[in-house]
Amino acid sequence: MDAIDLTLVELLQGNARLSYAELARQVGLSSPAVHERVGKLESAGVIRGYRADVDPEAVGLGVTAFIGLVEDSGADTDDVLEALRAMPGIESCYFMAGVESFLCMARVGTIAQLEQLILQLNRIPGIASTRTAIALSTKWEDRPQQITS
Amino acid sequence: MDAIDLTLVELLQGNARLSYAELARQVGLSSPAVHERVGKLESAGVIRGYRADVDPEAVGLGVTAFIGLVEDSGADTDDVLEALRAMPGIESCYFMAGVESFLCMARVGTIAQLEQLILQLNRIPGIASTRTAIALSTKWEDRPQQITS
DNA sequence: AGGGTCAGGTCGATGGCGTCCACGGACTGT
DNA sequence: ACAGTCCGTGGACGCCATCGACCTGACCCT
Repeated sequence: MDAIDLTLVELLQGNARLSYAELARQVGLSSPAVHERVGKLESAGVIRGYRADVDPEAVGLGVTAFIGLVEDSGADTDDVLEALRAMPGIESCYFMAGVESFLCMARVGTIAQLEQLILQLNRIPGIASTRTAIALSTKWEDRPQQITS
Repeated sequence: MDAIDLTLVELLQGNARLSYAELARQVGLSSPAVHERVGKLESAGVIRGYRADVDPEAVGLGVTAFIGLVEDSGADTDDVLEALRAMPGIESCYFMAGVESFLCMARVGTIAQLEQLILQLNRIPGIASTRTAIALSTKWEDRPQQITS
Protein backbone atom coordinates (compact mmCIF):
# COMPACT_ATOMS: atom_id res chain seq x y z
CA MET A 1 0.00 0.00 0.00
CA ASP A 2 2.13 2.89 -1.21
CA ALA A 3 0.95 6.33 -2.22
CA ILE A 4 -0.12 5.16 -5.67
CA ASP A 5 -2.26 2.34 -4.27
CA LEU A 6 -3.85 4.88 -1.97
CA THR A 7 -4.68 7.17 -4.87
CA LEU A 8 -6.14 4.26 -6.80
CA VAL A 9 -8.34 3.31 -3.87
CA GLU A 10 -9.52 6.88 -3.48
CA LEU A 11 -10.25 7.25 -7.18
CA LEU A 12 -12.22 4.01 -7.25
CA GLN A 13 -14.08 5.00 -4.10
CA GLY A 14 -15.19 8.11 -5.93
CA ASN A 15 -16.07 6.37 -9.18
CA ALA A 16 -15.83 2.62 -9.44
CA ARG A 17 -16.40 2.63 -13.19
CA LEU A 18 -13.25 4.51 -14.12
CA SER A 19 -11.36 2.67 -16.83
CA TYR A 20 -7.90 1.34 -16.15
CA ALA A 21 -6.63 3.70 -18.81
CA GLU A 22 -8.11 6.68 -16.97
CA LEU A 23 -6.72 5.47 -13.65
CA ALA A 24 -3.35 5.05 -15.31
CA ARG A 25 -3.42 8.63 -16.54
CA GLN A 26 -4.30 9.92 -13.08
CA VAL A 27 -1.48 8.13 -11.29
CA GLY A 28 1.14 8.36 -14.04
CA LEU A 29 1.57 4.65 -14.71
CA SER A 30 0.80 2.43 -17.65
CA SER A 31 -2.54 0.74 -17.91
CA PRO A 32 -1.26 -2.82 -17.31
CA ALA A 33 0.59 -1.66 -14.22
CA VAL A 34 -2.60 -0.19 -12.81
CA HIS A 35 -4.46 -3.33 -13.76
CA GLU A 36 -2.07 -5.40 -11.74
CA ARG A 37 -2.12 -3.09 -8.73
CA VAL A 38 -5.89 -3.03 -8.59
CA GLY A 39 -5.97 -6.80 -8.92
CA LYS A 40 -3.67 -7.10 -5.94
CA LEU A 41 -5.75 -4.68 -3.89
CA GLU A 42 -8.76 -6.84 -4.65
CA SER A 43 -7.14 -10.13 -3.72
CA ALA A 44 -5.63 -8.58 -0.60
CA GLY A 45 -9.16 -7.72 0.49
CA VAL A 46 -8.60 -3.98 0.54
CA ILE A 47 -11.14 -3.57 -2.25
CA ARG A 48 -14.01 -5.94 -1.47
CA GLY A 49 -16.06 -5.14 -4.54
CA TYR A 50 -17.73 -2.46 -6.57
CA ARG A 51 -21.28 -1.37 -5.96
CA ALA A 52 -23.75 0.91 -7.62
CA ASP A 53 -24.96 3.45 -5.10
CA VAL A 54 -28.74 3.27 -5.42
CA ASP A 55 -31.06 5.88 -3.92
CA PRO A 56 -33.21 3.90 -1.46
CA GLU A 57 -36.19 6.20 -1.89
CA ALA A 58 -36.08 5.73 -5.64
CA VAL A 59 -36.59 2.00 -5.22
CA GLY A 60 -39.37 2.16 -2.68
CA LEU A 61 -37.35 2.04 0.54
CA GLY A 62 -38.31 5.34 2.09
CA VAL A 63 -38.11 4.34 5.75
CA THR A 64 -34.77 3.99 7.55
CA ALA A 65 -34.53 2.88 11.15
CA PHE A 66 -31.94 1.76 13.68
CA ILE A 67 -32.90 -1.07 15.96
CA GLY A 68 -31.01 -2.04 19.09
CA LEU A 69 -31.50 -5.60 20.27
CA VAL A 70 -31.12 -6.96 23.80
CA GLU A 71 -30.42 -10.65 24.11
CA ASP A 72 -31.94 -13.00 26.64
CA SER A 73 -29.50 -14.28 29.21
CA GLY A 74 -28.39 -17.62 27.86
CA ALA A 75 -29.32 -16.84 24.28
CA ASP A 76 -27.26 -18.43 21.54
CA THR A 77 -25.74 -15.47 19.80
CA ASP A 78 -24.99 -17.43 16.63
CA ASP A 79 -28.60 -18.53 16.32
CA VAL A 80 -29.77 -14.98 16.81
CA LEU A 81 -27.37 -13.80 14.15
CA GLU A 82 -28.58 -16.40 11.73
CA ALA A 83 -32.17 -15.35 12.29
CA LEU A 84 -31.21 -11.71 11.77
CA ARG A 85 -29.36 -12.52 8.58
CA ALA A 86 -32.42 -14.27 7.23
CA MET A 87 -34.53 -11.17 7.62
CA PRO A 88 -34.81 -9.01 4.57
CA GLY A 89 -34.64 -5.31 5.17
CA ILE A 90 -31.78 -5.47 7.64
CA GLU A 91 -29.11 -3.78 5.62
CA SER A 92 -26.37 -3.66 8.24
CA CYS A 93 -25.77 -5.43 11.53
CA TYR A 94 -23.15 -4.74 14.19
CA PHE A 95 -22.25 -6.59 17.35
CA MET A 96 -22.05 -3.95 20.02
CA ALA A 97 -20.60 -3.23 23.40
CA GLY A 98 -23.30 -2.45 25.93
CA VAL A 99 -26.66 -3.82 26.95
CA GLU A 100 -27.85 -4.01 23.38
CA SER A 101 -25.84 -6.78 21.76
CA PHE A 102 -26.80 -5.87 18.22
CA LEU A 103 -27.46 -2.70 16.33
CA CYS A 104 -29.25 -3.17 13.03
CA MET A 105 -29.91 -0.69 10.29
CA ALA A 106 -33.18 -1.49 8.60
CA ARG A 107 -34.62 -0.15 5.38
CA VAL A 108 -38.24 -0.77 4.46
CA GLY A 109 -40.91 0.83 2.32
CA THR A 110 -43.46 1.90 4.88
CA ILE A 111 -43.96 2.38 8.59
CA ALA A 112 -46.35 -0.56 8.48
CA GLN A 113 -43.56 -2.75 7.14
CA LEU A 114 -41.27 -1.46 9.90
CA GLU A 115 -43.88 -2.50 12.43
CA GLN A 116 -43.98 -5.98 10.93
CA LEU A 117 -40.19 -6.14 11.00
CA ILE A 118 -40.05 -5.19 14.67
CA LEU A 119 -42.70 -7.77 15.54
CA GLN A 120 -40.70 -10.40 13.69
CA LEU A 121 -37.54 -9.38 15.54
CA ASN A 122 -39.25 -9.70 18.90
CA ARG A 123 -40.34 -13.17 17.93
CA ILE A 124 -36.77 -14.39 17.40
CA PRO A 125 -35.81 -16.82 20.19
CA GLY A 126 -33.06 -15.28 22.29
CA ILE A 127 -34.10 -11.68 21.77
CA ALA A 128 -35.42 -10.09 24.94
CA SER A 129 -36.30 -6.64 23.65
CA THR A 130 -35.87 -4.18 20.83
CA ARG A 131 -35.49 -0.42 20.74
CA THR A 132 -36.16 1.37 17.48
CA ALA A 133 -35.08 4.83 16.40
CA ILE A 134 -36.52 6.16 13.17
CA ALA A 135 -34.51 8.33 10.81
CA LEU A 136 -36.48 11.30 9.54
CA SER A 137 -33.92 12.13 6.90
CA THR A 138 -30.50 11.06 5.79
CA LYS A 139 -28.05 13.95 5.89
CA TRP A 140 -25.33 11.87 4.31
CA GLU A 141 -24.37 8.27 4.09
CA ASP A 142 -21.22 6.28 3.35
CA ARG A 143 -19.09 9.34 2.85
CA PRO A 144 -15.77 8.17 1.42
CA GLN A 145 -13.62 7.36 4.44
CA GLN A 146 -10.34 9.14 4.65
CA ILE A 147 -7.63 6.63 4.47
CA THR A 148 -4.91 6.99 7.03
CA SER A 149 -2.46 4.24 6.17
CA MET B 1 -38.48 1.41 -14.09
CA ASP B 2 -39.61 -1.85 -15.66
CA ALA B 3 -38.33 -5.34 -14.92
CA ILE B 4 -35.25 -4.85 -17.09
CA ASP B 5 -34.26 -1.64 -15.32
CA LEU B 6 -34.68 -3.47 -12.04
CA THR B 7 -32.39 -6.26 -13.17
CA LEU B 8 -29.82 -3.74 -14.33
CA VAL B 9 -29.88 -2.00 -10.96
CA GLU B 10 -29.52 -5.30 -9.15
CA LEU B 11 -26.65 -6.40 -11.37
CA LEU B 12 -24.83 -3.12 -10.89
CA GLN B 13 -25.45 -3.24 -7.16
CA GLY B 14 -23.68 -6.56 -7.13
CA ASN B 15 -20.83 -5.52 -9.39
CA ALA B 16 -20.54 -1.96 -10.54
CA ARG B 17 -17.74 -2.74 -12.97
CA LEU B 18 -19.74 -5.04 -15.24
CA SER B 19 -19.34 -4.00 -18.86
CA TYR B 20 -22.33 -2.81 -20.81
CA ALA B 21 -21.83 -5.79 -23.09
CA GLU B 22 -22.08 -8.15 -20.14
CA LEU B 23 -25.15 -6.37 -18.79
CA ALA B 24 -26.67 -6.57 -22.26
CA ARG B 25 -26.13 -10.33 -22.35
CA GLN B 26 -27.74 -10.77 -18.94
CA VAL B 27 -30.90 -8.85 -19.77
CA GLY B 28 -31.19 -9.86 -23.41
CA LEU B 29 -30.80 -6.46 -25.00
CA SER B 30 -28.17 -4.86 -27.19
CA SER B 31 -25.30 -3.01 -25.63
CA PRO B 32 -26.42 0.48 -26.78
CA ALA B 33 -29.89 -0.15 -25.38
CA VAL B 34 -28.40 -1.00 -21.99
CA HIS B 35 -26.13 2.00 -22.20
CA GLU B 36 -29.11 4.27 -22.68
CA ARG B 37 -31.13 2.66 -19.90
CA VAL B 38 -28.30 2.93 -17.41
CA GLY B 39 -27.75 6.54 -18.43
CA LYS B 40 -31.40 7.28 -17.74
CA LEU B 41 -31.25 5.54 -14.36
CA GLU B 42 -28.27 7.74 -13.52
CA SER B 43 -29.86 11.01 -14.55
CA ALA B 44 -33.11 10.06 -12.84
CA GLY B 45 -31.13 9.75 -9.61
CA VAL B 46 -31.88 6.07 -9.11
CA ILE B 47 -28.20 5.28 -9.50
CA ARG B 48 -26.28 7.96 -7.64
CA GLY B 49 -22.82 6.69 -8.48
CA TYR B 50 -20.46 3.76 -8.36
CA ARG B 51 -18.17 3.11 -5.43
CA ALA B 52 -15.42 0.73 -4.61
CA ASP B 53 -16.26 -1.09 -1.39
CA VAL B 54 -13.13 -0.69 0.72
CA ASP B 55 -12.48 -2.73 3.85
CA PRO B 56 -12.21 -0.10 6.60
CA GLU B 57 -9.81 -2.20 8.65
CA ALA B 58 -7.50 -2.56 5.67
CA VAL B 59 -7.08 1.19 5.51
CA GLY B 60 -6.55 1.79 9.19
CA LEU B 61 -10.10 2.45 10.31
CA GLY B 62 -10.61 -0.34 12.77
CA VAL B 63 -12.97 1.41 15.17
CA THR B 64 -16.65 1.88 14.34
CA ALA B 65 -19.03 3.72 16.65
CA PHE B 66 -22.52 5.14 16.65
CA ILE B 67 -23.02 8.47 18.35
CA GLY B 68 -26.36 9.96 19.27
CA LEU B 69 -26.45 13.71 19.70
CA VAL B 70 -28.85 15.75 21.80
CA GLU B 71 -29.29 19.36 20.80
CA ASP B 72 -29.55 22.31 23.15
CA SER B 73 -32.94 23.91 23.26
CA GLY B 74 -32.67 26.80 20.83
CA ALA B 75 -29.78 25.31 18.92
CA ASP B 76 -29.52 26.15 15.23
CA THR B 77 -29.82 22.75 13.59
CA ASP B 78 -28.25 23.94 10.35
CA ASP B 79 -25.18 25.21 12.15
CA VAL B 80 -24.86 21.94 14.02
CA LEU B 81 -25.14 20.03 10.78
CA GLU B 82 -22.47 22.15 9.17
CA ALA B 83 -20.14 21.51 12.08
CA LEU B 84 -20.84 17.79 11.86
CA ARG B 85 -20.21 17.74 8.14
CA ALA B 86 -16.85 19.41 8.69
CA MET B 87 -15.72 16.62 10.97
CA PRO B 88 -13.75 13.89 9.34
CA GLY B 89 -14.54 10.39 10.46
CA ILE B 90 -18.29 10.86 10.50
CA GLU B 91 -19.20 8.57 7.67
CA SER B 92 -22.99 8.81 7.90
CA CYS B 93 -25.39 11.19 9.60
CA TYR B 94 -29.14 10.90 10.08
CA PHE B 95 -31.68 13.30 11.48
CA MET B 96 -33.72 11.30 13.92
CA ALA B 97 -37.02 11.20 15.67
CA GLY B 98 -36.59 11.19 19.45
CA VAL B 99 -34.53 13.02 22.00
CA GLU B 100 -31.33 12.53 20.07
CA SER B 101 -31.65 14.73 16.99
CA PHE B 102 -28.76 13.14 15.17
CA LEU B 103 -27.32 9.71 14.84
CA CYS B 104 -23.81 9.59 13.41
CA MET B 105 -21.78 6.62 12.32
CA ALA B 106 -18.12 7.31 12.95
CA ARG B 107 -15.10 5.41 11.75
CA VAL B 108 -11.66 6.09 13.18
CA GLY B 109 -8.39 4.29 13.63
CA THR B 110 -8.11 4.00 17.38
CA ILE B 111 -10.09 4.38 20.57
CA ALA B 112 -7.95 7.41 21.35
CA GLN B 113 -9.09 9.03 18.12
CA LEU B 114 -12.68 8.19 19.02
CA GLU B 115 -12.18 9.95 22.32
CA GLN B 116 -10.90 13.02 20.52
CA LEU B 117 -13.84 12.90 18.14
CA ILE B 118 -16.35 12.76 21.00
CA LEU B 119 -14.64 15.66 22.76
CA GLN B 120 -14.83 17.67 19.55
CA LEU B 121 -18.50 16.82 19.16
CA ASN B 122 -19.26 17.99 22.68
CA ARG B 123 -17.55 21.26 21.89
CA ILE B 124 -19.88 22.05 18.97
CA PRO B 125 -22.20 24.92 19.96
CA GLY B 126 -25.77 23.67 20.11
CA ILE B 127 -24.89 20.16 21.17
CA ALA B 128 -25.98 19.37 24.71
CA SER B 129 -24.76 15.82 25.05
CA THR B 130 -23.52 12.78 23.19
CA ARG B 131 -24.06 9.07 23.69
CA THR B 132 -21.64 6.66 22.07
CA ALA B 133 -22.04 2.98 21.34
CA ILE B 134 -19.02 1.10 20.11
CA ALA B 135 -19.25 -1.68 17.54
CA LEU B 136 -17.15 -4.69 18.49
CA SER B 137 -17.54 -6.26 15.08
CA THR B 138 -19.40 -5.73 11.86
CA LYS B 139 -21.58 -8.71 11.01
CA TRP B 140 -22.53 -7.24 7.65
CA GLU B 141 -22.85 -3.85 6.13
CA ASP B 142 -24.68 -2.34 3.17
CA ARG B 143 -26.23 -5.59 2.12
CA PRO B 144 -27.82 -4.99 -1.29
CA GLN B 145 -31.31 -3.74 -0.58
CA GLN B 146 -34.14 -5.69 -2.09
CA ILE B 147 -35.93 -3.48 -4.45
CA THR B 148 -39.69 -3.50 -4.15
CA SER B 149 -40.79 -1.22 -6.95
C1' DA C 1 32.21 -7.51 -6.92
C1' DG C 2 29.31 -10.35 -9.68
C1' DG C 3 25.42 -12.97 -10.92
C1' DG C 4 20.74 -14.93 -9.82
C1' DT C 5 16.25 -13.81 -8.60
C1' DC C 6 12.24 -11.29 -8.11
C1' DA C 7 9.03 -7.50 -8.03
C1' DG C 8 7.19 -4.29 -10.75
C1' DG C 9 7.41 -1.52 -14.51
C1' DT C 10 7.03 -0.43 -20.13
C1' DC C 11 5.79 -1.56 -24.79
C1' DG C 12 3.26 -3.67 -28.61
C1' DA C 13 -0.37 -6.56 -30.45
C1' DT C 14 -5.09 -8.11 -30.69
C1' DG C 15 -9.70 -8.93 -29.73
C1' DG C 16 -13.52 -7.01 -27.43
C1' DC C 17 -15.93 -3.01 -25.83
C1' DG C 18 -17.97 1.72 -25.66
C1' DT C 19 -20.18 4.91 -28.18
C1' DC C 20 -22.13 7.26 -32.04
C1' DC C 21 -25.29 7.23 -35.83
C1' DA C 22 -28.74 5.82 -39.14
C1' DC C 23 -32.51 3.17 -39.40
C1' DG C 24 -36.99 0.47 -38.18
C1' DG C 25 -41.09 -1.23 -35.78
C1' DA C 26 -44.88 -0.49 -32.23
C1' DC C 27 -48.00 2.80 -29.77
C1' DT C 28 -50.55 6.96 -29.35
C1' DG C 29 -53.24 10.95 -30.29
C1' DT C 30 -55.40 13.53 -33.81
C1' DA D 1 -54.44 6.77 -41.96
C1' DC D 2 -50.73 9.31 -40.53
C1' DA D 3 -47.16 11.65 -38.09
C1' DG D 4 -44.62 11.75 -33.89
C1' DT D 5 -42.41 9.52 -30.24
C1' DC D 6 -40.21 5.96 -27.87
C1' DC D 7 -37.29 2.34 -27.76
C1' DG D 8 -34.99 -0.83 -29.79
C1' DT D 9 -31.20 -2.96 -33.48
C1' DG D 10 -27.04 -3.20 -36.38
C1' DG D 11 -22.82 -1.37 -38.23
C1' DA D 12 -18.58 1.37 -37.85
C1' DC D 13 -14.70 3.14 -35.60
C1' DG D 14 -11.59 4.30 -32.15
C1' DC D 15 -10.34 3.25 -27.51
C1' DC D 16 -9.67 -0.06 -23.92
C1' DA D 17 -8.55 -4.49 -21.54
C1' DT D 18 -5.46 -7.94 -21.45
C1' DC D 19 -1.63 -10.84 -22.58
C1' DG D 20 3.15 -11.88 -23.47
C1' DA D 21 7.83 -10.40 -24.01
C1' DC D 22 11.20 -7.72 -22.35
C1' DC D 23 13.67 -4.19 -19.27
C1' DT D 24 15.38 -2.31 -14.88
C1' DG D 25 16.67 -1.75 -10.18
C1' DA D 26 16.87 -3.81 -5.51
C1' DC D 27 18.32 -7.39 -2.92
C1' DC D 28 20.74 -11.55 -1.53
C1' DC D 29 24.17 -15.06 -1.58
C1' DT D 30 28.44 -16.71 -2.50
